[in-house]
Amino acid sequence: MSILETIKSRFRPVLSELAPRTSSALLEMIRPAQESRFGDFQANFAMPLAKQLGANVGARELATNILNRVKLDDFCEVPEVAGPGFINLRIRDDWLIESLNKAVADPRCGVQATESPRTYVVDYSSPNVAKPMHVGHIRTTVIGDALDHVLRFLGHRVISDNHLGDWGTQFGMIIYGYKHFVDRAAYVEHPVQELGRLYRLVNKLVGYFDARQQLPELRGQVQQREALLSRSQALPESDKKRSAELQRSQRQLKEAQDALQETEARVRELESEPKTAALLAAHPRIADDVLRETALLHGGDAENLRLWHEFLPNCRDEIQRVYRRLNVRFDFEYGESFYHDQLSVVVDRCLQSGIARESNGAICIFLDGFETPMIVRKSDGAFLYATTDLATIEFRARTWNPDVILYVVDHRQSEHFEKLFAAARQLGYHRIDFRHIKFGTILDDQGKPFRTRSGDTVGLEGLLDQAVQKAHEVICRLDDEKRNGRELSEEQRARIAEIIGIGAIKYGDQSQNRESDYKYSLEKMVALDGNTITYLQYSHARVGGIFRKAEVDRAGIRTSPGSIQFALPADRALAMILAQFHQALLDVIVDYRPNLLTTYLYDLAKAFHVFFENCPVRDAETEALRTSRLKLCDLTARIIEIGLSLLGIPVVERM
RNA sequence: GCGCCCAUAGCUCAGCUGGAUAGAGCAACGGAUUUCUAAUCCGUAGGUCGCAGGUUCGAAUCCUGCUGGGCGUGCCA
Repeated sequence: MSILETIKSRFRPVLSELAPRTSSALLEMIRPAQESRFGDFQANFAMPLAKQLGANVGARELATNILNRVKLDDFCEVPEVAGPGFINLRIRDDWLIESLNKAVADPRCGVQATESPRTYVVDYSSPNVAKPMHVGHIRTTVIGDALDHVLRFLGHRVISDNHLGDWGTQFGMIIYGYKHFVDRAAYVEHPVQELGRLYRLVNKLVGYFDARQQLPELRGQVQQREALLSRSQALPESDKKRSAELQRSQRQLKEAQDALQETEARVRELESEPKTAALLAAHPRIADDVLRETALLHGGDAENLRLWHEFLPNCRDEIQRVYRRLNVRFDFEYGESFYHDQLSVVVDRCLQSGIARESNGAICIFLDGFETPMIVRKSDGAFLYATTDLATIEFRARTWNPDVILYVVDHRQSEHFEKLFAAARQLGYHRIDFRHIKFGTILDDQGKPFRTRSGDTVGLEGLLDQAVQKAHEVICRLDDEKRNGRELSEEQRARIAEIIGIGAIKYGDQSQNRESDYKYSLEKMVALDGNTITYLQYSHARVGGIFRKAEVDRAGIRTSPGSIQFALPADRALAMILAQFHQALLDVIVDYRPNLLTTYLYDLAKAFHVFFENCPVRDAETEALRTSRLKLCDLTARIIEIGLSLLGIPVVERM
């Protein structure tokens, strides 16, 4: 049990007796101390509880009373009541030492598996297999993978399921492209590249017609905003809001003009390329034809189905290549196509149970609190992703009987998931705890969604390459600057750069609060200081250096006799953090926030560096102290290693 | 129009269901090195937590209004 859980378990009986209804909330008010002068932990429940119990109960008095009834002296120093009624707790050194001795000897560093495992389905990544993966897939993949690992490590049953987009319009595009533009030789030689080329080509042509169709609307918007601007200008000078209105109208007009210009430029650019222009002239109805190919595929057309079966394995291989590089694995990859024959069944079930009805030709589920319905069948008879999502819930419930389903998806889909979960509950899935694990957008340094200069999304692999290259530069520079000359071979440098580069992207992402947007900065992610992967890796590698210099076997030290001991404050400070690894992982899964793990690891690395400065290990004053410090070092490195592995990042032994 | 989210140091961000004097990192300035890898550590400076009210022993956190921004909004995913 974590230290915090131990403390809570002691207070629980007394608090449940005093306040049966609110005791669990009150227990949550026991937490690590905010400042070291307040001890190791603080309990803040006395003030609210005093208020709850009545006007004439003093919080300090109440705190003292409670302390008299709670047994803590086997692992805490005598508690203090401070200020208006804070209870300050300091863990006894002998108890802390004992729990660390156990952690040192434990392959899991003191983290026990839960006694009440739950079954989680984690739905994340979910790319369209016909398109190259892009920057938008980073967060879902990295966060989902980390949650998967943390839950598993804590002893829960986890099923990771990659809900691949393998049945949508993108395949209509590839099929259309294949039928009209395929280069046979290239296809035979490198099918994946050729299919990718076909996808991009058709997407470009369709994009042209989309853009041209948008032009009238964009022009209308500019006119509308010009009108708004002149209306603001017409406001009397005395109006307080005039300048604000004016500014806003001007900005909005500029935005509309920019959007129009961009689109016009794109249209002109495509028209000016002779080859493209010829294709555009030859395929004027390509947008509709692509949809028709898709509809044929869904309708069971033999030829399109055959092509789909031929293309799909290639597309999936391509995606798997990226996952291998990212070191991400799924238990299952039931894509959209897997649910194809269930969609009409789901719609029928919605109709029969009365939660859905026909409206304007579409089958809709109207839900309380929502203005617009969730549409499960379009008026043309086609199904939507809401339909697939319901079919997926039905399948997962039947197959795995999960307690929780996590959807690691962009926050912009919040409303969709609120509706989906509400509909699922109406269909009878009350028992499942559905959670939308939402995350923010990755922005460029201007604060705009991260895109290439030409407005396309940024490819994921290119981003990885860039990070690896940047990491390589940093590794080489630092190795060259070493006092005794370079230590790493070219192969080592390349291998380390791959781990640090990809680790930088993963760690950089997960050190952000998942709900907020963040600015992508490669410089910051591979920086050497601050809360970065390099700082963590360096801390880990330094432990290796200590053991090498001291000529001690790391595995051997774990089982060697001798206890942890605290000679200096830095010994104890490091030990205190080491003892809280379990709690850090528990905190992560309360609200599914990996950044709580990165914060913990960063705190650990900082405490280790303070320890490193102040506490000689190899030349410790006594043999016993040397052993103690070696054990603390080893445990530090192992917790960093496990912690990073839970974030999907391997460690390097030297750098 | 309606709905959801956001606003914290010059910059990038934490701040865990209300708790003690709001924290990191970067950038700035000042120190520490015959090293267990200085890729580090110590220190200084920097804030009206968007604005105005309210709730209470206590508010960055909860409520209301306002300002500024993002996103979503019936047949895309």
